[in-house]
Amino acid sequence: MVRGSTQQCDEKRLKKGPWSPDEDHKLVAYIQRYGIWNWSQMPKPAGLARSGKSCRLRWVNYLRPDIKRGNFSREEEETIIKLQQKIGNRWSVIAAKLSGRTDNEIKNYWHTHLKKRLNNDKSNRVENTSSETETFLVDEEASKASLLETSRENLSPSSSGIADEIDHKPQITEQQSICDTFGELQSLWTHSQVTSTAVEDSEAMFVDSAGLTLSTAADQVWLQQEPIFPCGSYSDDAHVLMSDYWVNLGVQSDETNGM
DNA sequence: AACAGGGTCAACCGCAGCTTC
DNA sequence: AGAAGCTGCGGTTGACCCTGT
Repeated sequence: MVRGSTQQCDEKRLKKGPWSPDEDHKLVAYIQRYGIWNWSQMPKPAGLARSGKSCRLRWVNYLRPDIKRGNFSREEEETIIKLQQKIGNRWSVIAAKLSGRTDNEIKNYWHTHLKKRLNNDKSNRVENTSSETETFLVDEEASKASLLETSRENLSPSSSGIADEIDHKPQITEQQSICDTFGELQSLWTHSQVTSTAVEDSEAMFVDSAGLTLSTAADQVWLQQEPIFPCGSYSDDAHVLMSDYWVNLGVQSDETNGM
């Protein structure tokens, strides 16, 4: 097999690090025109010196037009906490339940906000419990039982501790700046005509170098007024079914446990 | 004003599972 | 059948930003 030989040579020249607005425009314009057909082959005809993986990540986590930016709502936070407790760090499954949120965003939010809050809440409760019951919890078993009960309380989404401690300090400027930048990209989607010359320039290269014919289905998809997103991982039925499976599994186990 | 420390988040890395050849 | 490629996932990193001193 020699399929990977040229790819390995190319990888040495690939750019890494933050994406420039120009790169973003190239990727969006290319996907809008041709759809997503093969991440590893796409960068070259799109005029990008990036790995397919990098392009995919940029698209999925930042450029997709259906991405919701800004702060998480209380409902979203509760959903994340609830699902994380039920199914663990299955961020893609959790993301599937929160429309417009990416797994990376949820994962980051969990590590930077929610995890800390849960830990603080847990330690506060442990402190309270141990001071209140200090004289009674003499033997080790009783102590363990108490801790178990405390963590059970914390696992409950209706627990007042978690919800009440959610920090609502305003971050308007941050949110606005994100929205401003993202708005520029979003505006790309409102144009029915692709204006990027990069795509026009690379069109011939696409056909020549890759030796592929554009699928008519993909062409039609991207000629439609309303964007349709062929990256199926977020809308694809099988994926939704799988995420439902995990969530339902959690719900079922709750029911059997009488939660 | 300058620096240090902590927080945030975009991006990378490595791996696993599936598909293709 | 098995090697190689592709895709997606979760963990981790590092640059940037903010806040306190």
